[in-house]
Amino acid sequence: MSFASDLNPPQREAVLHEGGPLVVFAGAGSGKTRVITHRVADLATRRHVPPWRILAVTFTNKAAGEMRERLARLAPGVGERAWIGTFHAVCARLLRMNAERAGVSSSFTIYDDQDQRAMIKRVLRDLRLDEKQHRPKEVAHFIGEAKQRMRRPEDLSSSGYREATQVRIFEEYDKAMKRAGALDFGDLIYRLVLALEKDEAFRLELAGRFEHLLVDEFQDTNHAQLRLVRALASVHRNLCVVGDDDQSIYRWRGAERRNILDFQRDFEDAKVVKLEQNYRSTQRILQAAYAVIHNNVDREPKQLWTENEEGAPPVVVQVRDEWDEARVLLELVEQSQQDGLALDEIVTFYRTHAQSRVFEEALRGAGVGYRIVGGQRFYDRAEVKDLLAYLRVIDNPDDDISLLRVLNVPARGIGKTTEGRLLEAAGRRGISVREALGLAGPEEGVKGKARERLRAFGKLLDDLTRLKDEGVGLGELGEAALKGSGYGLSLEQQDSPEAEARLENLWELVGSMQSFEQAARAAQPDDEAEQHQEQPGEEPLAPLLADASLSSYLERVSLETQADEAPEGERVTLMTIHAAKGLEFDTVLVTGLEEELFPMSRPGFTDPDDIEEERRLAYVAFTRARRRLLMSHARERRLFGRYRRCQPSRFLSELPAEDVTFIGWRPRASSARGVTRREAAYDPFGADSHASVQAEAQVAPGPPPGSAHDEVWLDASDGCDPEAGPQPGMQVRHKKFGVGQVRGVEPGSPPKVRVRFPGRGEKVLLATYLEPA
DNA sequence: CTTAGTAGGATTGAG
DNA sequence: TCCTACTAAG
Repeated sequence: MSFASDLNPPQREAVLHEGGPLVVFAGAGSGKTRVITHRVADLATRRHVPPWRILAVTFTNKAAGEMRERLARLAPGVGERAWIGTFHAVCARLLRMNAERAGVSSSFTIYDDQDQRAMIKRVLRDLRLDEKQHRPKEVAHFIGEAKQRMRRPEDLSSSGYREATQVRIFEEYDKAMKRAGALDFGDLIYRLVLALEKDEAFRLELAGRFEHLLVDEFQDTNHAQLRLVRALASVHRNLCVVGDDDQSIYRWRGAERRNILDFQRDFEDAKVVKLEQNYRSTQRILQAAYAVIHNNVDREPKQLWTENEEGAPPVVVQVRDEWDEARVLLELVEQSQQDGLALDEIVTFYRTHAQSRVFEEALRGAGVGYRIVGGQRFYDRAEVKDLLAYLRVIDNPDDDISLLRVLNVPARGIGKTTEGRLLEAAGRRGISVREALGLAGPEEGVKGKARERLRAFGKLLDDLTRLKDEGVGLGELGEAALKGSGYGLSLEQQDSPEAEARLENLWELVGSMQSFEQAARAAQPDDEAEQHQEQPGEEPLAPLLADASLSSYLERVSLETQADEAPEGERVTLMTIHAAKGLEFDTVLVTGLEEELFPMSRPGFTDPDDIEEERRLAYVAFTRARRRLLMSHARERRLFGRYRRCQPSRFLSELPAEDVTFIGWRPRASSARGVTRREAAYDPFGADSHASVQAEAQVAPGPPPGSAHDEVWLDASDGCDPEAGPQPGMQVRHKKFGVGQVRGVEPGSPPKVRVRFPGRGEKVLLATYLEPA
């Protein structure tokens, strides 16, 4: 069986690549997921690699789920057995399996950012440090960054009071986490890498198990993740990484674009494959996207091309303010409905969440359905976290942070004072808070009613724990926690719409526990069907699928973000651009293209690296569009309560002016391109700022005035090799026709090329190579 | 212990 | 302007 038949040549090359390091630069819409899934399918079937020896790592649960789903269709049985999961899920599982060697508790609880902050505050209090001086937020950042960079406390310089104190907090925090049997997200990777790098035998054993390693979105990996990948691939060296440096938009979160750019330096014999054919967008959309991203200096040279139709020119609209901008969306919706386009094919992107409100209000006012992706996440809601905290304490009695969270939720008369005394009792005896519930006595000042209440709370937890040990179903356990804790009753009694909504959320959570249990039971692969031979004496790794236990459920919940709600029905989508990666829509409206907002920058200060990341963000936004791309910018906009004048985004003047429709404004014509063009002047209220100005190709950015009519200009900064000459897909410029794409090449000197110019069809011209000025 | 009142802050956000 | 997080009064 072959999985390579319906692939294009570079895709096939990546899928069939035999072994050794491989880096695939996969442009937007070039069939990246396809390559990974086909490669896994090919490994498991044609090359008979046992699925459990294949490790495929992604960043989001959604991506992992999609991969498994697509695999199910390609090669049944493989997806369930292969190790497919997020970095965090894979590490969590490996840590639990090897808890002793990694020096962590095998029943650790995973703390999210909020829990982590609570723990830091507690440490701060223990160390008698002032929260104003050492802000928990900053400390969390310090610790997180250290772990991302694989720096232990002892590796950090502690010159100066501030740093020395931070390191000290870091140490104490880690100790406190250990006592609580808890790991934060950073720990999941950091602890495993520490163990792998320290314990040679452990590394050889684990790396020996994974014959093939695949990593998706490699441009988003941080340093710790790179070290992990290096360690896990160190035995077989069959490492395939896939990504796109142009779509790296998480630098602020630790993503190191260099990981993919320097892959060949890291792995000297690495093979490089570039997927440049785009199957998603029209030519004009790709052209616009390229014109912008091309201004980035530091990127792997590549250019998307497509066999899709030329399409309509992208549209740029200037509006008065954000309300006017919302009107653009309404008009777009109205027009699309007339054209019979489904509402869920329209998306509005913005740079910050704050921009969504106006769109929401406008859509609600017009009676148009919408959904917002991102924003408040289900598992982040206070009531959901409360109920989960109960379950976590049941699962892990050492989890003090979760216990303290619900100590007085619902209110049961245990206040600050009692809590303080309880903590002291636990600290003095060196026991967990849970244990201290029953033991705290008069010596800590806990007596009378307070003592009663603590004991009663302890009994509640014990009862729930017993229930769990008796093996009742997850749904039943959730219900018992909801009712037994009195939380349900307390919400009912509040009798407010908010409380009602909260109660509803909690029942939804209980429902999710039930369905998790059912799904987990159904998903366990039956070992009867095991079709692969295993090496004698070696256990196959258990599949990375959850069982129906409470621990599994909690782990899944901790590692899951917004339940990717199905796009139910006819609704316009609103989201930040960051949330848009990997998605596609027929029609895309990118809003707020104004200096300081997008690109986001502080007034008067622009870090070139920041601007390049913003430009990648614009690139991601544009390449989401299949057929129609619209952009808007406002002349003024309310920010933090006051109206401010806005300058059009520099990205707008980087667009190919001859192939864009400008309404209400057009960027000042600029003969420069590339680096110089980036600095081109902005003309917010240009000479021709009347409505509906159809763009004319006044000045095509292009070759110097001297070039002839039958010549096109190849761009060296595209990264094309002068020796190699023109290649199909490459972008060229013509004095009069503007930017076009090479469709065919006829060798010669100079070579002749067939070039497609949007709106002007194909021409055969001479290819001239010019050094960039 | 709850509730109201206010000071401060404000990109982007996976797991 | 709006939201979160903490403080002071009920």
